[in-house]
Amino acid sequence: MSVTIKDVAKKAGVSPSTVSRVIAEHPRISAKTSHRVREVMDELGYHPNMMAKSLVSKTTKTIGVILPRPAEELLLNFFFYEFMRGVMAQLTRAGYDLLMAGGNNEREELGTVMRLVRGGRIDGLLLLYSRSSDPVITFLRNENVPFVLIGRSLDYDNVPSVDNDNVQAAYDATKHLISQGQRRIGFVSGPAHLAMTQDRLTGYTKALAEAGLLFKQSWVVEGEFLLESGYRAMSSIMSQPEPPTALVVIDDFVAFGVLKGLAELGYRIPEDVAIVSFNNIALSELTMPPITSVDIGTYQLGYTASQMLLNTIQHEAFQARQLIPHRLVVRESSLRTFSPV
Amino acid sequence: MSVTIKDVAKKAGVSPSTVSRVIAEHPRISAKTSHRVREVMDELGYHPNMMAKSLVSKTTKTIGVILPRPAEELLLNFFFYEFMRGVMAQLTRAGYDLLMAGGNNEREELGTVMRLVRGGRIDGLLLLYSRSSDPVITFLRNENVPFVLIGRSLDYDNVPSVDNDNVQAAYDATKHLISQGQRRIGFVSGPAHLAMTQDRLTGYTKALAEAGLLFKQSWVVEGEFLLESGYRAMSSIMSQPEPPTALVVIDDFVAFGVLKGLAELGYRIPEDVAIVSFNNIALSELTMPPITSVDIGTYQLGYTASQMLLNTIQHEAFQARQLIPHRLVVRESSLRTFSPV
DNA sequence: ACAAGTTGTGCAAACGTTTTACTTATGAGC
DNA sequence: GCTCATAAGTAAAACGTTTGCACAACTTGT
Repeated sequence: MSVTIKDVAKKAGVSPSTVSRVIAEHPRISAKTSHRVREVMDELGYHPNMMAKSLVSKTTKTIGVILPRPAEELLLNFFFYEFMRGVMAQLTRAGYDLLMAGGNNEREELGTVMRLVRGGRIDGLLLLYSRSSDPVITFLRNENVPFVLIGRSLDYDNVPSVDNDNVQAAYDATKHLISQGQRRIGFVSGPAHLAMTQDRLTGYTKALAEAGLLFKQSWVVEGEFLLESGYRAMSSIMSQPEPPTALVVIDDFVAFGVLKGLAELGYRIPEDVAIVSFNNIALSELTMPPITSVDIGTYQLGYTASQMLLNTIQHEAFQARQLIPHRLVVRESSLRTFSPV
Repeated sequence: MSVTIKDVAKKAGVSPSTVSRVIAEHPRISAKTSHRVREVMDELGYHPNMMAKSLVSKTTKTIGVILPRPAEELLLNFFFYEFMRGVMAQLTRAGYDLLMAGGNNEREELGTVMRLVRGGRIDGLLLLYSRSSDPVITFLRNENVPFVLIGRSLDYDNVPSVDNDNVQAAYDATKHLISQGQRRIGFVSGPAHLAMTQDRLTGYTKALAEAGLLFKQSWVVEGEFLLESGYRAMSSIMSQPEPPTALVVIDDFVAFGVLKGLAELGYRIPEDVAIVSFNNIALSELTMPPITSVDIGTYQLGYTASQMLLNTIQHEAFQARQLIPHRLVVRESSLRTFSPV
C-alpha cells in the first residue's frame, strides 16, 4: 500500500540499496544520483518505514517515559506538562519520539518496562520519581538499558539522575526568612519517606543550626502533598503556647492550605506569620498575598534529563548525576517590611 | 542478543511457526504443545520483538498524541496530566501504548504527523484542540487514518471528536446566577476564534434571552486564557456607570485574575459581584471565596476519546461525535445568600 | 477397509529496511 | 596500452515475526 524504498528505486532507476544510502547520506553516492533519488522520494511522498528500519538497526529513535502510579499523582499535576515540554523540546531537536507507558501497580509497572525493553520498543527510559527498592531500576541496571531518573535513588549510588539540590534549596529558603529577622521558624513537611522531603528538612535544620536558632520538634509537622495537609497542620502548630512566626512549607499546594488555615485562625500574612514554599507553580503569585517560593526549574528538569539520556544512548558516555539550579522567588508572603495596600 | 522466537522453538523442539501460533493462541495448537512452549518462553524470558511483529502485521498497537504548540499551552497546563491519565487508563486496558509528538510550528507539526503515519509508527491519532483550516485534519482524512479530535472542528462536519456541550454548560452556569436573583450579568470571555469560546458565549446569551434579561455588549470582555486577562477586564468592566453584579468567566484561571481585580477595586465576592467559571481546576475550591465552576470531566474526555479511537481502529466503526457531561460545582462565589464567617 | 474430514505441525515467503561483499566503470601513472 | 587504485553502484543476506500452503497422522462415517 504505502510507498517503499523499492518503489523509489524502480522509479529512479537505481537499486534499493542506493536509495537506502541516499537516505543515510552515505559518502559513496554521487551528488547527481542523490539528487535524482531525492526528487523521486518527494514526488512519491516516501517516508521510511520505521519498523523495518528498527528491525535491522536495533534502534528505535524512541525513548520511554514511565508514568508514576496514582499515589504520586498529586504532586505531578502541576509539573507534568511543563516537564514534558522540556522533554519534548530536547527530543524533537534530536529527532526522537516519546513513548508513554505506565501501570496500575508495581508489578504491572515492571511488566510494562520489561515488555518495552525486551520487545525492543525503546532505546532508553525516563523515570519520574523512584521509590525505595525499586525493582524497575534493578532490572534496568541488569539489562544495561540506558535510563535517567528524575529525583534521587535511595538504594543505589551512581544512578544517572537529574534532581534539584533540595538541601541547598531549603537552606536558602530558611536563610531568607532569617535574613528577614525571623527567629522562630517552623517546617510544614511532606511524606517522610521521600528523598525530597528528607533533603529539604536537612537544609532547614542546617540553616537553623548555623544561625544558632532553636529547632523545636513540635514546630515540624509531617503531612502529605495536599492542601488539606497544610490546612490541618495550622491548627496543631499554631495552638502551641509559643507558635512559630514563620514557616517553611514543603510545597506550594500545601502552602495554599497553610494560607487558608492561618486566615481562618485570624493570622495576618506576613505580619504575624511569614511563609516560604517550594516549586513555584503558576498560582503562587496569585494568592493573597503572593507566596515566596523556590523555583525548581521544571522545564529544565525535563530538558536536561532527556539530554543526559540521549548522551548515554548515543555516546555510551555514562552520565552520573546532574543538579538543576533553583531560584528563590521572593514575594510578599515572606517580607517583614511588607505592609498591605 | 535478545531471545527470539527461534531460540524458543529450538529449545521446545518445535518450529518457529508453532511458537508464533502459541502466542497468537491459534486454535489448531494442541494444549500440550502450547503448554510446553509457554514454559520455555518463561524460562528464557522471551518477549516478542514488536518491530518485527509490526513489520508484518502492519499494526503497531500504538496511538499517537499530538501536543499543541506553545500558543495553546496555558489552557493545557492544568488539563494535561488529568487528560493523559484518562487516555492511559483506556490504552493500558486495551494493550496499547502511547506515542507523544509535537512540533514548534504548523509546518513542523504536519511534518511530524506525516512521518508518523507514513512511517507506520502509529495506528491512530489523538488531536488536542484544532485550529480552523487545520492541514493536519485534512491530511488524516485523505489518508484515511483513524483519529479523534478533542474539541470541535470548525471546518469539517462529522469529524470524530469528543467535546463538552459548551453551549449547555454556559447556559447552566448563567441560569444558576439568574436563579440566585442576579439580573445584570457580564461575560469575561476568551479568544474569539476558539469554538469553545464561541459556544460558551452562545449559551450565555441564550440564558439571558430566555430570562428576558438585558444583554449589554459592554458587559462582554474578550481576552485570553491568562490571569492578567481577567485582572485587566475588571478595570474596564467595572468602571461603567452601571456595572454588572455577576460575571460568567470563561476559565478558572481567568477567574483568579477577576478575583484579584475585584478585590483591589474594593468589591466583595459574592455580595457585590457573584462569579461562576469553567473547568473546575483543583484550585478553584481554594480561593477566597471558593469559585463556583463547571466541571468538564477532563479525565473522561481522555478516556472516552481513546475509547472512540480504539473502536475506530479495531472495528472500523465510524464514531461521530460524543459529548462528555459537565457538572456545575456550586461554591460560595456565586451564592447570593452567602455570608462570610 | 477406504474416502473424507479434522487436527497438529512444519516450510518458506513476505514485510521494508540496512549492510557486507562484490562488480563495474573511470582515470591516473607509467 | 596495461596495471591499479578509486569511485559508484548492485545483489543478496539478515533482522524477527506472521501466515498460506502442504502434509502427516488421526478420526469418522459408510
